[in-house]
Amino acid sequence: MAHTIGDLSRETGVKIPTIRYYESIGLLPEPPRTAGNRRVYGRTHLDRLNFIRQARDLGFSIEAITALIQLAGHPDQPCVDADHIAREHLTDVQRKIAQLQALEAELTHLIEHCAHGRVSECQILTALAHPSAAKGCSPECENPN
Amino acid sequence: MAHTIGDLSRETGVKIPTIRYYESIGLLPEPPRTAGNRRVYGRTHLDRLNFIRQARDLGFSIEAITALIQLAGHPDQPCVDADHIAREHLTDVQRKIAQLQALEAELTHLIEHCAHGRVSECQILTALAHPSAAKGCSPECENPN
DNA sequence: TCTACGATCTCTAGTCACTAGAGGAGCAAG
DNA sequence: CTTGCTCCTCTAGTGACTAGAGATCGTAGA
Repeated sequence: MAHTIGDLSRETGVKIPTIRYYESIGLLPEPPRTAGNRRVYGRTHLDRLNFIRQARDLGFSIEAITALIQLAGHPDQPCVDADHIAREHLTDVQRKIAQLQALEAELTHLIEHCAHGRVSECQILTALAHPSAAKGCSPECENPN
Repeated sequence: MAHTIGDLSRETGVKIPTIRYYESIGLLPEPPRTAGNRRVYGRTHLDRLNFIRQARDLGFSIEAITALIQLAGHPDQPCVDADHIAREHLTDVQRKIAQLQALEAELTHLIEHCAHGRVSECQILTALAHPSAAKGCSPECENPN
């Protein structure tokens, strides 16, 4: 029933310093201590930490998790807010995906045009030096010679 | 020909504190100063900063950019290294995309199962509380009643 | 020439979510 | 009693900036 911080760490996969960090920012409640000043955790701490871990794995910010925990503490209220938080996060994730995909396309383009010659002719470096060249191809691009 | 830090900022779109920051970490060379201690930039600074900005926009780390600048300073050497840096970055980007897409799927799943009832029945919160439930559907999931 | 105002200067500290390390103390087994 | 592991607190570091304080510079108008 009672866990040391090491137990909690093993059971949740959250590192010990991280557990202490969560406590320091108020995300995990302060547990009681032994006579020797060691933290003693119970079932509620374990559950809470699993919740946090799960949400972090899904990329929720600490701020969002704080809000979700608040919500979970009021079981009688409607869960619109939880839905809202999750949707906002999803939108964020989708925006990041779109950005990264654009980036992927540009990088691929850059790499494909590297002729593996000398630095002075390197398309990667020249594209970086001249912003306009990187975004799209000029007419000569498809047929550079 | 000579630019103030403000000019440089406007021309490159890099904020003034960021320019000073780049100087402080050695990414942008220290410019000469006026009698009144103001920085005076020339063409080379402008080019360098444009290069940095472009590379940052493409998500290259400062470390990678430092390496790319090093390379650009040796025009006679083969550009294999530049190619390598770009490819590594591309791999990074692709891995991030894959991670985010997995995350997107999970979030979508979570949100779709929110019945908009009360917090106590909220699938989003219960999924977060019980890690196993979030990853995939148990048999009852498709037909919960 | 004086003055007002914007631009710039340095320096420190804050952001996010941890991570690393120092230096010390508790605790169980041999 | 000692060894070795776990745990304690505290500070500082990560990346790439960003924000703010308080001082100084430079210039345009009165």
